[in-house]
Amino acid sequence: MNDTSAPVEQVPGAADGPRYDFRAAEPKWQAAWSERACFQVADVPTDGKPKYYVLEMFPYPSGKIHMGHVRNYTLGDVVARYKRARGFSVMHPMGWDAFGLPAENAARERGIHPAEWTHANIATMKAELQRMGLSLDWAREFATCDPEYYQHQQKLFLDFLAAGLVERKESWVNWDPVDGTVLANEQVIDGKGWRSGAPVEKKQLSQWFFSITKYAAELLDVLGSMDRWPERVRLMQANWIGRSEGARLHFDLVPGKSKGAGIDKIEVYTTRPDTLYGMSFLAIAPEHPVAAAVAARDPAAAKFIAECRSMGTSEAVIETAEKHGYDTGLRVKHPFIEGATYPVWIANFVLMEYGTGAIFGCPGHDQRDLDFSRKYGLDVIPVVLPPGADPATFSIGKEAYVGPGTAYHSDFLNGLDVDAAKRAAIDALAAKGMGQGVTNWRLRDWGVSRQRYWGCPIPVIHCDSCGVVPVPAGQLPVRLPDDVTFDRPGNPLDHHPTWKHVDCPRCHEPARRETDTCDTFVDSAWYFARFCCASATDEPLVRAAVDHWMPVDQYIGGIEHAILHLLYSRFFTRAMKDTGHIGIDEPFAGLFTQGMVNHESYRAADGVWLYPEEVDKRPDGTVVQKTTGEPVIVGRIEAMSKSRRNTIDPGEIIARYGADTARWFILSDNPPDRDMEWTEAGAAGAFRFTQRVFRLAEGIGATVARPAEFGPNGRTLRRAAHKAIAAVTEALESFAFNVAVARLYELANAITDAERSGPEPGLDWARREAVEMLARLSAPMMPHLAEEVMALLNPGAAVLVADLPWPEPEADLLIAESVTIAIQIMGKLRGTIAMPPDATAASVIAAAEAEPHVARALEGKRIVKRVHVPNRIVNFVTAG
RNA sequence: GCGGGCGUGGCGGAACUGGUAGACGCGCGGGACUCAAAAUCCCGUUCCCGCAAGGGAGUGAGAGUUCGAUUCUCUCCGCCCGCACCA
Repeated sequence: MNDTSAPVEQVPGAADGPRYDFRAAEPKWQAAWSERACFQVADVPTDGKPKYYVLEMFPYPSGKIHMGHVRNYTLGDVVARYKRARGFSVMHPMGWDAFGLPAENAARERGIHPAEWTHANIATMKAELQRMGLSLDWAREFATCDPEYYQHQQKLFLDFLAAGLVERKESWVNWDPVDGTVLANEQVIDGKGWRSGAPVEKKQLSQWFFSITKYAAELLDVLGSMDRWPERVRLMQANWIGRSEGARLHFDLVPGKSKGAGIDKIEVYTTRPDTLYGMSFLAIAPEHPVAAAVAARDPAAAKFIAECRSMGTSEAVIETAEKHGYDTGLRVKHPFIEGATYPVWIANFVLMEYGTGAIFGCPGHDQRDLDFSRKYGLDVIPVVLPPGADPATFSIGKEAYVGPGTAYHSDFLNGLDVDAAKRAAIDALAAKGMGQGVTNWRLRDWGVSRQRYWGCPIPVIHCDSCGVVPVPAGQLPVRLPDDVTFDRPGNPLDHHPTWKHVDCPRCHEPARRETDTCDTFVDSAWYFARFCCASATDEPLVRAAVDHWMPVDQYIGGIEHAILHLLYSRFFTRAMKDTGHIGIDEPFAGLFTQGMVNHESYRAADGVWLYPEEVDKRPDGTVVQKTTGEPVIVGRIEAMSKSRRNTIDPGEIIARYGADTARWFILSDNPPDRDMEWTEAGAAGAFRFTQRVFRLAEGIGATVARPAEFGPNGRTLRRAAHKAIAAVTEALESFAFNVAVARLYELANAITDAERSGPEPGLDWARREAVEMLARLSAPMMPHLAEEVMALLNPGAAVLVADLPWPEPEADLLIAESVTIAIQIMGKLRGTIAMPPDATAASVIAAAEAEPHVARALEGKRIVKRVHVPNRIVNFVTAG
């Protein structure tokens, strides 16, 4: 029963009369913009206009564009077109984040070369973006997988290396033994490789790192003044960087115990040096060198450490993991208390990666330490007294006390508040040479080595005699070889018969190329700067161009990049500045994070997911499967995903309704930073509006001379039009695109009202003006329709809306002829009156008291107070 | 647990610096046009009482400040997001 015939194109209104034919109009105007190169700008413009750089996060070429792209690029296009009309020289480029794992997966699964797969996807998606009618400067297009791009990235890498911003160090990685590759944290699912399913091993490898931690303080401090970034993104970055103030101090081991051979002290990091007198143990991470030293002589310790390691790394396991410890038998001396010693435990809750991998345990004032102490019967000594508590009776139960208070049981710290006690403790430690105050960071250096083919080759050579040797500038780019195979696991670059074998540039003996490629986040950490001088061949960046256009004035993309991409880009920009490539340090002056595009999901009775086009929504509200007529279970509204089959293909929407409809609906539905729901009814409503605008324009006659006087309907319409200019402008300035849409609906409604009013001198002129404003104000959102309407109004005129300045409202038309004033009695609305604007308080109050409803309600009451807010309200306060 | 955000009609949402709550759209109900349908247009649409005029309630709940609170303050409830044994 397969229906093989093509589905009939059902477009509302297609059957009837002259209609706006978007299928003809949209390509026509796209060609017109392209022919006139409306959206192209120079690397270093000489037009004297202020610059404005609009950028949306460039797409990964996965195959086709999705609704998230449509939303992202529509938002950016509204800004770009609006700012251009406001007189800015706008740069609005587009490119491709083209390196990445999906291309290699396609190669493995389907035998297609990653380059071929990527370029085919780019071609498809570029055509789709062009059909959206975006005001992009395509002359700046590049793909990060092009050697013309990544050669410059290699140059930047070498410059960073020379500047000490790149290091090679050993690090623990997630290693998939079957695929023979490193996995990112998010590619490890329940401790297994996401593709191979093999248990992931922790392995120490030599990796390349960008020294992002060198900029930790700067990256954090500047966040405070980035007022055009969303607050929550700044908070997320601040948390990620994770500054904490504390102290490093060491504890001397009690000598004589053979287990800790060769080690005489343990260093800890703490944020609570004021609680040192509450110490009852010291704990080290299972990976700590002292733990290893103990394990070497103590099989039980070795067993405990092994157990910790096998506990798994998934977050769920860690979260529920009970605290476990092993008493090493070692003891340490207290820094202040003569003769006091404490046990050294290996504890599973101590992290080797943070601080020094060792802590001192103060159970009275740290919940983890308390849990641990209760389990193993260690002492709990409170040393901070909460305000108002009685030192004789205050004790710790199941909850550690972490609030403010004064130190007690603490010798020289007694009586000091927490902050003063911290300072005093640090001073005392420093005086004894046992420790000092330090700032600690959660942020780690950025490991960029990936054992993959489809990425930017890291331009270094490993030589047995010379060590790591940078590839000489003259030998760049290090190109990826084309002839690679994906028939076995691991990195094809490593398997390649010849590619990695080169002579050392320094000693000319046989050596090996680095076969790791860069994390793809590197590619996107500087593309925004490259757009400014996309065709420069000799150097990564042309300073004059970059310094002109950067920073990006408005960057737009998904919240999912709140930390990694944006933080890496901020780091890279600083590193590029410090290596002399550019003159600025923050890449994105303004950031806007858009919400997701969601859709209902549908399942058949047997639980199989159904595509939206497989279901039929009946007028009675029931939803059935088209082929069977069986009822369908309507699921939650959630993010579009292939597995739930609740995706809407933008290509089909544009083919059916046109790009303007898609853009208009996506803007109108809700505020752009929230998740939206794509609905068929909403899209159809947007389409109806495009037709309505066109019909309004069709009703306008030939140009007439501007009359000297307007009748009442003409004046009303003109006020509506000019109020719309002001309101839409304000809405666009504040990213309230849904409000801008609402104001344009109101203008359309006002035009309809005027059409229905009787003939009146000057009304034709006012209608023409209003329709023109409707077109020009909607142009950032529906650019094709705006051009079509303007062409209809001005036959033969050669001007494009895209080249027109933004309309300015006439000031006197923004003042209402009369204002409605609400009248309240004791704050309750009792009536309204119409008054001339800025009428005197006395006249307004007199009119208010005379209003029949108000007069009746005031009868027999004594007015105690009359509140008058000009042009808004009158409120009578009564007594009795 | 820590940090942040959000609760407004059937739905998405609007509301300037505290001043007529529900703009605008979707949906729904009624009507016009039509042989009929589509399309289009018109009217209505927060809830309750009422034929109506009108009255009452109402922005998650409760309190407070104020002539007046969706807006400011406090307490509570619910939902969402980020981080998390970070010492």
